Amino acid sequence: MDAMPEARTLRVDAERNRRRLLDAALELFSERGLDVGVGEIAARAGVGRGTLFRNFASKEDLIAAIVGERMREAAASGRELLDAPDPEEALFEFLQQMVGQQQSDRALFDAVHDTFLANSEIAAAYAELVGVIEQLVARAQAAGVVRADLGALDLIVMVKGLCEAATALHHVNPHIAERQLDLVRAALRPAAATEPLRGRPPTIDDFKRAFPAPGAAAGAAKAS
Amino acid sequence: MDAMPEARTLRVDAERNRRRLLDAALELFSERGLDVGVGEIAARAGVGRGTLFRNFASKEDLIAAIVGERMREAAASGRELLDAPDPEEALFEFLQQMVGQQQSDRALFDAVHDTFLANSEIAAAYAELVGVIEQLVARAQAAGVVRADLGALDLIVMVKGLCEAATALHHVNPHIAERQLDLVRAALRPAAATEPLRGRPPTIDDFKRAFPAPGAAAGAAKAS
DNA sequence: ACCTGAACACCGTTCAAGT
DNA sequence: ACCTGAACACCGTTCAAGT
Repeated sequence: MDAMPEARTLRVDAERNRRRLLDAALELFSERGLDVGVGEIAARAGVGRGTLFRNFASKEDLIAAIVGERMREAAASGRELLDAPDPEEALFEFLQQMVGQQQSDRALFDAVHDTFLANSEIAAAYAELVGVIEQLVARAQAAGVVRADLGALDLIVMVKGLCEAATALHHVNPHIAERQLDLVRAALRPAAATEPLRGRPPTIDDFKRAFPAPGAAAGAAKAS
Repeated sequence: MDAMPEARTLRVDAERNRRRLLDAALELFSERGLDVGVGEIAARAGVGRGTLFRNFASKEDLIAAIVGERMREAAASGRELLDAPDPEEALFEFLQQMVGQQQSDRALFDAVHDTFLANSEIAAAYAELVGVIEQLVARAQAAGVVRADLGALDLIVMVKGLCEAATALHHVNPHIAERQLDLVRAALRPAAATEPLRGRPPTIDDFKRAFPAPGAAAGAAKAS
């Protein structure tokens, strides 16, 4: 397999523009939230507005591309922790990292559980991340330091929620995320499991059904 | 104190329009989220677009008015539970109610911790609600069923986050909010408090400083 | 092929004219 | 006093014209 085909003539410029747009957008979103205009993003990237829409079908797609990148980075960082000696510390170290990341890119992640899981790029990156967390949880459960009836997605729901609510207060009470993580830790301790959790653990299929990809409707496809 | 002054001539119509706008907006927001247009809201209320802006300075203020109403209702419902015999059940019954309400008005509450606490009407309603929760928590702590180092706002942050994250999955996994509340309960149990929570509990002042009211800037007021 | 910026459509907000 | 809807400003998206 002869790897990458030779670089196409002008494609290198296009690729550089795409990169610049992603970087400019991340900067502006982090500074001032998701409602910065596309014109300003294009300006900071040093390109015209049309170029933004040549690279990304919509502003929402631009955001999805950034979120997807961050998720793949998080999954990579979690995989490294699978080699750490202490399964309990490994799990909570990873959670702490996720919280930290979401605090710095708050506006970006706010939208993830809302609408963006419908985006196929994000959905794939998310499944990868969930897989890593499942392994971290399973390892901690095997070591007997986390209650056995907890699903990885139970934990994700907790932490995702905690991030959104705690981040707003971070700059006036910087230890609030740590407190919340301490409470999560207390919740997961086997000694605290005096009664089983109600219902069943959420699954990745739950998420897929909650955020169906557009155009993937079930039933007979009617010609239109 | 001779109560309400006699009703002004046409004000009764204005008041009715205001009510209709609030009801129409709540309906539409619940059905389709916060990005329904003001034109459509005014149309469902049976008034012109201008009337909406005569009653509310902006779309954001309209949302704030609705959120404020719901918070006052929640506070009233929590006060009733202060008379319930079992302090532990009273606290978690109240949390369950809050989760249920936020699930039906999801879009509305999403914005609360973000920007709307800067609105003075919401801030007042919020302080009232926090006061009730503080009493419910204190009662449960006095009975020894909740760890002593927990602040009321620790709990609010947890539950607020849990709601946002769990609501999206509710229609595919209806027990997910209950599972999350079970985890909260496990986190609060004195037996799970094997180590103290890091940092200090969040305070109402933290919230006020995190969401300063516009125009309430500190320092000398320069004439402009 | 890719880039650009003028033009379009849409939505929150204002305001002159009505009653 | 209050209501209305046309007009304005703003922002995401498209597209004809450039290189």
